[in-house]
Amino acid sequence: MKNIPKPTKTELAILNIMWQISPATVRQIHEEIIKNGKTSYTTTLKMLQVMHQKGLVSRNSEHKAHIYQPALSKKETQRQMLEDLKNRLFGGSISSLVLQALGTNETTKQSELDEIKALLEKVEHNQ
Amino acid sequence: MKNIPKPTKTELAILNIMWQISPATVRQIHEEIIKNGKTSYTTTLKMLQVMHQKGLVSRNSEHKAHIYQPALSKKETQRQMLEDLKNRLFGGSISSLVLQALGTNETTKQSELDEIKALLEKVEHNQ
DNA sequence: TACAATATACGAGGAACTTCGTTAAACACT
DNA sequence: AGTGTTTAACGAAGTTCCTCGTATATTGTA
Repeated sequence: MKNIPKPTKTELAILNIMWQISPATVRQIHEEIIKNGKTSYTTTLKMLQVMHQKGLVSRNSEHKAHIYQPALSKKETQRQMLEDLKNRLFGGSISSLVLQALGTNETTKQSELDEIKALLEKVEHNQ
Repeated sequence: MKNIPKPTKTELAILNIMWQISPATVRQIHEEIIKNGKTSYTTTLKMLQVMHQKGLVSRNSEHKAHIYQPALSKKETQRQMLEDLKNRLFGGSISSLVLQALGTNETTKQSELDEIKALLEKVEHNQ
């Protein structure tokens, strides 16, 4: 069982693309990347090689062009990074984090508010 | 108006201590740091010098031992880092972040749940 | 005044991160 | 087969981050 490290800033940007279009080749991922900013193809390639080395992505090398995929789902990554931020900046308190998040509020869709309220109810009844 | 960068992992650990005991000298901060792990005094000193350079902390150099203080409150830093995470991993959606945070739930105090609900109501009526 | 203690400043070194150029292999087409 | 294209692999260089040792200044005190 290997320990997958937290993705860096650049790695996270790549993962965000991969969650949309993977499984994908380096070429396909790179095409997405260069839509917002210049980067060499070999830079993207190297990033993916390093990420594979770290266990952040898996790959299929059967064909000439390897096929890459994130090792963790977006949801799982969100969970881990939220957990990390909670521990490092919110004294381990999820509610403190949520309060701060809701306080920093721009308009939120009513449907989303309802979703949050529903989840709150559920949480409330489960304890 | 200077741009204060996001604190790194180690810088954040130091800020967490400073939000508790500042204004404080390097010595005082260092005493707290070594309660969980060895570090040289000069390492702590250097970190604070760099953080001062970056604008993360301010200092009063009137006395021999400088007095340091965080430039931003904990609340403001929480706001900024939550904003950052929201943009980099939640597609800019606060509600998506909150839903994920509440889903990853360990027990939350009823009083905190009430607080969250109250804030939700307030948000709801303000739009 | 001289010595010890305590502080700052500074730079070097190593690790992690990111970028890119070069090389070599695989493949596609004439 | 020969040429051009696409790909992977690799290493080097630049940057940031973190740690620490050394040098220097200030303070207190015997």
